[in-house]
Amino acid sequence: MNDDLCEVKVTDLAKVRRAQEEMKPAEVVILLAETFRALGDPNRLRLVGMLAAQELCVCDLAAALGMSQSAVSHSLRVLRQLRLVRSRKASKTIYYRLDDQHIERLLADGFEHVEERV
Amino acid sequence: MNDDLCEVKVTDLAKVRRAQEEMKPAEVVILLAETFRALGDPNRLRLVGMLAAQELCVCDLAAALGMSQSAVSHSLRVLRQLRLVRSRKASKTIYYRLDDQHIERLLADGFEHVEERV
DNA sequence: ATAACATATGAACACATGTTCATATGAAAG
DNA sequence: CTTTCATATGAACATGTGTTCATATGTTAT
Repeated sequence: MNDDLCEVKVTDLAKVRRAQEEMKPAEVVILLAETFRALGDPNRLRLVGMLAAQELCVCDLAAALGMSQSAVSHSLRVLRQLRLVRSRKASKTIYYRLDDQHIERLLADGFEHVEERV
Repeated sequence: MNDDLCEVKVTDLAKVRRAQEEMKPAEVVILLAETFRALGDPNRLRLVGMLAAQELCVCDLAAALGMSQSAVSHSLRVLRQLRLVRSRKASKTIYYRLDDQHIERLLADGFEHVEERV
């Protein structure tokens, strides 16, 4: 009968409507999901974790994490495209750092949440 | 020569060492990565987004998001296992809500970061 | 110019992931 | 007890993802 309710029985239609209305626009939700997914890989998370402490170049990141240069570069591209990291070119080497403080807060909040479980 | 540096040339060994030492324990990093990955799916992110506003049962979530009951249930299991959501049983129906305020902050920070890009 | 270095990129492959479909569990109603 | 309802779960399948390998680009040094 009601297509956007997808033929599922509903206990409280008013609540459902309210929930739908409070939802952020699809574009924003998808972008945030992409951002979380980018942080959802252990290696990429270690990358941003290291960059939270100091600026580092690709080869030092690879060395510190025991990853190949290629893998690091691919990972950094994902983070760069989502504006999670910025790069600075100094002749041959390229230094990466976090893009802004939001990322640091996201990280800090996340670790706080996780470290709460002993 | 130095195995845990993985045979990659290093520009500043002291920096690399410092970066390695500041890194959180692997267990914590992996758990946080799993948490971010769980939030990295648009449907699961919409689920937690709705639960941030109010407690909802499975069928209402499915209706509001236009997802199948099965898909919602599978998604909720992932979120439950990572302690992102809690459930409360009321006879037949099961109500879900966010597990704690950390999740709300994570969400808020994330949206703030994303919505900054017009 | 040529070699060495730092990084980026594309293709390919193995592996993870999300949904669907069918079915199971458990609780209320008839 | 049988049916209906709310949710959970397992298998299967298509799609997405991260790494590796090979190679390209651009920069400094010889």
